[in-house]
Amino acid sequence: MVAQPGKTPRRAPRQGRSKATFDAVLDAAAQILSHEGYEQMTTNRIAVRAGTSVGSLYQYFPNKESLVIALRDRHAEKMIEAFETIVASLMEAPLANAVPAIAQAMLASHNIDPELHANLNILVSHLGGGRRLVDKVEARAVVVTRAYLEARRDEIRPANVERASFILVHTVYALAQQAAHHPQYRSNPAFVNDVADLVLRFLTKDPAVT
Amino acid sequence: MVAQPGKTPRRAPRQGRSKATFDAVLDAAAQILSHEGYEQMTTNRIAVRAGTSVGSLYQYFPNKESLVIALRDRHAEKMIEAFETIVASLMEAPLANAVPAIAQAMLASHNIDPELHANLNILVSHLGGGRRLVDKVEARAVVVTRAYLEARRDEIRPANVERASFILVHTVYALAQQAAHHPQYRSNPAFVNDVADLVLRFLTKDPAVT
Amino acid sequence: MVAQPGKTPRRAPRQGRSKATFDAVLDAAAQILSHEGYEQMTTNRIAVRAGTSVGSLYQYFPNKESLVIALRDRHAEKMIEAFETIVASLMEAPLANAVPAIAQAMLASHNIDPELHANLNILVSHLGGGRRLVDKVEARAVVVTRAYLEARRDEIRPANVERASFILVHTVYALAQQAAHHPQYRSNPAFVNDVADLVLRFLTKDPAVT
Amino acid sequence: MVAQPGKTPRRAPRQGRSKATFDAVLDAAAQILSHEGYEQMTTNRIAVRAGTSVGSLYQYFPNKESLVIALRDRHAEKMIEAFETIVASLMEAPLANAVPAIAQAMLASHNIDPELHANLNILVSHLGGGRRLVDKVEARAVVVTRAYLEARRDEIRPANVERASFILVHTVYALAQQAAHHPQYRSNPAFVNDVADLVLRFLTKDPAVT
DNA sequence: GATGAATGAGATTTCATTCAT
DNA sequence: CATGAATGAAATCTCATTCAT
Repeated sequence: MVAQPGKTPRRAPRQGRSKATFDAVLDAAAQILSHEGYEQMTTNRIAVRAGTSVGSLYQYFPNKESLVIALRDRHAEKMIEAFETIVASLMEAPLANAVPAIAQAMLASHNIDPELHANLNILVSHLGGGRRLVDKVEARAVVVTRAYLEARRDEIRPANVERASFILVHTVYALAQQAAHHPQYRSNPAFVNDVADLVLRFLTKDPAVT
Repeated sequence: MVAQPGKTPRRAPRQGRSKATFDAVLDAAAQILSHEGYEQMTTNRIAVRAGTSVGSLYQYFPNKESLVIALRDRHAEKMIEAFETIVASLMEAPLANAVPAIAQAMLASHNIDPELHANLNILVSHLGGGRRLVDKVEARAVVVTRAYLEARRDEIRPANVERASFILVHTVYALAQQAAHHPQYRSNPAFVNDVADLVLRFLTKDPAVT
Repeated sequence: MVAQPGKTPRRAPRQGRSKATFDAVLDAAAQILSHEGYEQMTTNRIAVRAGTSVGSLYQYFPNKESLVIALRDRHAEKMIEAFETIVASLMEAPLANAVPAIAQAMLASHNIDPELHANLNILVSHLGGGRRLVDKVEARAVVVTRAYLEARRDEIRPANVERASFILVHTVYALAQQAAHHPQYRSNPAFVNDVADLVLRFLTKDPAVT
Repeated sequence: MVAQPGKTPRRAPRQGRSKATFDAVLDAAAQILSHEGYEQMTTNRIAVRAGTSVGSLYQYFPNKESLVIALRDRHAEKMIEAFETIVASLMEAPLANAVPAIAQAMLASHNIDPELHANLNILVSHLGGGRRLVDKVEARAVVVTRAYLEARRDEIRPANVERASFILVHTVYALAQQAAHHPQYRSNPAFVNDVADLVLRFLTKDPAVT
């Protein structure tokens, strides 16, 4: 695996001080990006916040863009992992139990760092080879969801499972993000309930629920 | 409503040449922002693209930020107007007809300039007084939707109309935006159908649909 | 008298509206220069303050420099005129009466617009052909003073009348300017007295004064 | 003494390279200001003249204004130091010896860089918190002078020592500045003599001089 | 390696001046 | 003549990136 010059981290340091600095830089960047916006995210400020120097920053990232991409990838990885773990654990559960649990999980995952999430979303569209954060996270979520629905194909109403997965993932995702911005819905059980209803009623053949 | 100095356009150009320049600048900015991203949107390039000079640009906008805000407002106005017109015309229609029509309208409205929309969305969160584009457009959409649902309160299932409106608006909005980015769903009648289904099944008491 | 292009007013308008605008521009410039400093004195602001348009301003002054020079000249003219009138009226008076009266007059003349005076002083040194305001006003004052002292050559102590004039004029001038900036000495009779003393004791052979 | 943000140098450079750059910038600014005037003193030219880059300049000075203020302060410090050294060395000397020496010193100190001095004088009046160079240097000189005169209170004529100090300092200061601009008086012993006479005759009870 | 001073291209913004209306 | 929109050169300032220490 040869590092393509320019877009990827110079190296992915695995151990000790190197790893610590690498992460510190990424953390600092995440913090500034989410709390103060992209305009404020200068390499010098990142270094200071990370407790290092610009020079060291450039030891790990060949340029600013690569840093943003690394940030996106780390964030995406976190979210994907969380989502896949939940879904895996619910693979055998029936729809009526699995759906609210997944919805809940996705809502929770957005409370972590919604601002960072939002900022990363756009930023990378014109930076990192056109692939946005949503693309990465949601594409993966669609795959996982689709697998789950395929396994239940005859329990569910929609004929086109792929399209249904796409719709549901993006719906829940968007609502999670919005909820994160609206205090009255953040961590509101009734809201989670409604979201689960929305999904279940779309999926089930005979929605005599609630 | 007092104009905060520094954030609003310098003057409201009323006649001929002025108005033309003002609009040309906004158009140029929109164009560059959506096709080339924020990093490329420099005041000089905007002026050149608009067929004017930087000086003229600064005659109408005290700084770059105010320009971005004006862009957001103009775009929001357009979308809101479109949405409200549709809903108004459907105020008397029954759910089963109104919902698909509205969904269709929202999807259509996003095909106009999805990149501009996406870029504006983030940009303004750390710039213009913290109000994002979504906030403006969707808040208005929620109000309109809620009014419509209130009028049909006993036809619909959800008890909390406010929350239902919030959920539906953001769902359709998000799906519209995503569809704009996915060729296979953009202008796809089956997709529109599914979205309408999603909404209708959530709203209706006895979904004897399909 | 052909106008040299570039440094002199386009024309010295003698009558009616022209003269009024010309003066309004100069007044506005003086006002801004003395209250807000040179950096703030832009041609546009001058025009607005004067109640005209930049276009009209450029009808009377070929460029900004010529405006500053006109300002200096008008101010110098005013001061010189005041000074010469006083001295002329005291030509026959004895030293002990004339000196305090002149000192008083010079002090008074500086209370008119000390900030404008101070600002003009430097400004023009690199602008208007190197001649500063001081040069103009004080050079003239030296001439007048010298004439007065020559007429009393045998009443006074200093042998070199030219040098004495130079010293006295600049001394009184400087003290006037300083007094304008120090509330405790502005319009303070004891201060005027001391200044008169300073001059008289320098001039008189047998200073049995006070 | 809290550093007001925006008006003070960014950092106090202590070692080697930093200090050298810092000084080089100030020297370059002084040079341009005195020889070519404020209009020519652009940050880029300063940097070039200093043999650095604009970037470095802005590493030490947050903006142009702070640079001008630093310039004023350094210049004022130099003059004050020179003046106080002279006066201290003459503290015990009798009036008739001290006064000419001091006058001579002040005249000399103005020959160093009269243009810089003159330009700084005005410039800072509207820039650096309203305190002009004169204010700083002369205020200090008045204090020192007053202390000297207080010690000789019964040798001297004027009752109000404070006012006398004010008058004398400003007189000599102004004459020094003027002399710097008039070749025929610059470094002219007769001129120095006259200035000393002026001061002595004002101070002494029985001026049986010359 | 780590550091942070130095670099300079380039971004934002101002303002004297012109000229179509 | 008056107006003020338009112009664009030039000024101030920022920040990604390099490199001597």
